Amino acid sequence: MGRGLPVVPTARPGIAVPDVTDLVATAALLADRTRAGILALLANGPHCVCEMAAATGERENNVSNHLARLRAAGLVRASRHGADARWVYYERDEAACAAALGQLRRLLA
Amino acid sequence: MGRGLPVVPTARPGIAVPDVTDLVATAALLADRTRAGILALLANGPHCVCEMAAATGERENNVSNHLARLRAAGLVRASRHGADARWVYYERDEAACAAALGQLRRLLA
DNA sequence: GGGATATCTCAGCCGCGATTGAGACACTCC
DNA sequence: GGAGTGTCTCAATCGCGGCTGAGATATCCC
Repeated sequence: MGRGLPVVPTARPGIAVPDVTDLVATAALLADRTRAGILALLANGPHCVCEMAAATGERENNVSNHLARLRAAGLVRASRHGADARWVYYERDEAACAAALGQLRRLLA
Repeated sequence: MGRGLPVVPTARPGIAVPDVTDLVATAALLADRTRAGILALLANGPHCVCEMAAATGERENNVSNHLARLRAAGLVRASRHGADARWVYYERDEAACAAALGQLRRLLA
């Protein structure tokens, strides 16, 4: 019962909010249909831009835009195809994805 | 080696994107500084609106707005204080938070 | 080299969502 | 009942971010 609600709420000063800026940034990356679909696709292995554009039903330049943001965040890596270097293949950085999940887990525990 | 990149990318048809609508919705809830701060505060136990408004530096009606969205998503519960029913205390629904984390884990694996 | 294909970049438009402001509602104390 | 306090609701504004369109870059094939 000592664990119950306080009698006077304002008697509890100095409640600090932890820094959530990086957590919010990673959540914002996932809060988009196209980007989330891209990450889901890349869970099965690497794909090129045109494949993901066809799978998501989005334009290739749009998918490339979202991939640039994911790459800037370090969640995906890009590499050109060996046989035909016109195709750029993307793959997930599993360590970075695990770190992103760790941030979210620290909040939702 | 057989696990490498395909020789012809377009030879891989029928790549489907799983449904990410609910995942995106929960990520959008966390992709806001105020809402993330609220959830972080509630990790330490229940708080009333004015406490969280003071801690986050936001207006009380704004905090109430965000709490309404979190409540609509089922992540938090509201209950009035026993001694002074003017204060509305919010607490996290741990089961719902765990479910939300599960959605994100399913993507970031 | 020239054409074709895959990808990238960037300015501009446009819609969604966060914040604000005013007001209404719920509750307590006198 | 009336004043004061905590919370909620909602219309209006405004800024951020996604989509589009056009052009640039990189690579392959003839």
